[in-house]
Amino acid sequence: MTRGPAKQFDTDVALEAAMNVFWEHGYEASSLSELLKKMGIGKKSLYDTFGNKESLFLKALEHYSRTTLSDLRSRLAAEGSPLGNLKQLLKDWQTMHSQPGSCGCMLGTNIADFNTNDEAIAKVLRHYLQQVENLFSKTLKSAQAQGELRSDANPRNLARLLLCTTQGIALLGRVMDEDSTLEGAMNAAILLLDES
Amino acid sequence: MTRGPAKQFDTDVALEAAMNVFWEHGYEASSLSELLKKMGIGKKSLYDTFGNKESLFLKALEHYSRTTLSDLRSRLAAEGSPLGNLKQLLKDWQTMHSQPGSCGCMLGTNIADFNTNDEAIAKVLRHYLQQVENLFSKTLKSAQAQGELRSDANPRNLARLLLCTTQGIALLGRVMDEDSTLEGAMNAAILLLDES
DNA sequence: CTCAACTTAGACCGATTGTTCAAAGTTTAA
DNA sequence: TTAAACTTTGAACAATCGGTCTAAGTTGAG
Repeated sequence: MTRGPAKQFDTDVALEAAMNVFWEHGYEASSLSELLKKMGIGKKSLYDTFGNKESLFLKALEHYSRTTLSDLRSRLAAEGSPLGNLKQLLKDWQTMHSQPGSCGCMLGTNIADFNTNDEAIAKVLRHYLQQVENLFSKTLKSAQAQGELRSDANPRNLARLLLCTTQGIALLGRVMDEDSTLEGAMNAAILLLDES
Repeated sequence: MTRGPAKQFDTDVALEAAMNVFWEHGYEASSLSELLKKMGIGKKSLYDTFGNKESLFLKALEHYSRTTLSDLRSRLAAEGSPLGNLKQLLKDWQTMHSQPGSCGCMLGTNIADFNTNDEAIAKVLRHYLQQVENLFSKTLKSAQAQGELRSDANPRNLARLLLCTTQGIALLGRVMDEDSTLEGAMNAAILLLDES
């Protein structure tokens, strides 16, 4: 089949390393030299394997979206109370992004570097956000069906509120030094769910 | 006093132009050449007047923070119902960031490009966010004092929730194409205030 | 008028950007 | 063994980056 020697690096491992660089610094501020160092490969290998910087970023973004959504999905689908699962997820999200050195959500980190004109990337960003909204909404609907949520609550809009709030929390976690802001915000959000 | 000829440009106008560039693209993606073009001045003038790129950014950020906070302050202090003022502000915020070409909040656009280590900039970012939280909190406390909010509501945490939510909305406004997400999120937030 | 103090435009700087390419090395099918 | 197919390294590319500096121009105080 294939003739030459096998690649000396694992494509997935390299992609994950690239993802972390983009996650931390954003697209523009991520230089080729740092990417190469963290990925542990040579220039030619990068261009042969991933195309160029932008398509590498696109692949890294898709990887992030895929793994994060799959994680969210399994956590929200866990047995037990849907509302309880969701509340636990929100708490963990806040704790995670309150830690020093937190890089926020890779989406938020990179939205600024791409205007809506770059369709390929905007598409991935929109798809990810829509999926998160849908997951939240579905979970809230289940909760409502089980009587954990008032019948006059609006699961779709609550999901949208949670989406914006979690993105805001992830963003602010990059710069705030004390937890109280994020913790208070999340407590208010959870209280809202309890009262809805 | 001063000997030579006066500057041929207005410092404040140039700073505002620089602010808009940083607002749109973020720090790293804003090149000197674009800054100079939009500011309408020469290189030497920029370096003589503003120092270098980073200190220009710092000045632009402070300018943004100053004007935005002053605007928020006056809108929330308007006569009439405190809760009504706040709700109107939130509605306008959502409408504004739903428009195509919206650049979000200048804070959110630039948080990614600076790690917390850059103390001078992190300080401005934190101060701005704290002030917004305080403004929200103060308004909610007034509303509570006037009976517009339940006595068992927590104004400080509600303010924190609103802070994160508004930042999330501004961020998502850069990439979402249909208003429904942001509109729904804001409706849920306003409903929350009505029920608190 | 004179000259010091200021401004401006733009040439120039080394460093770094993302990207390409030539050369050499390695592996495996034939 | 041979040669094709693949890899890797790293030199080299033009372009652009942020930043400096010289030279010319302009102004106003003395």
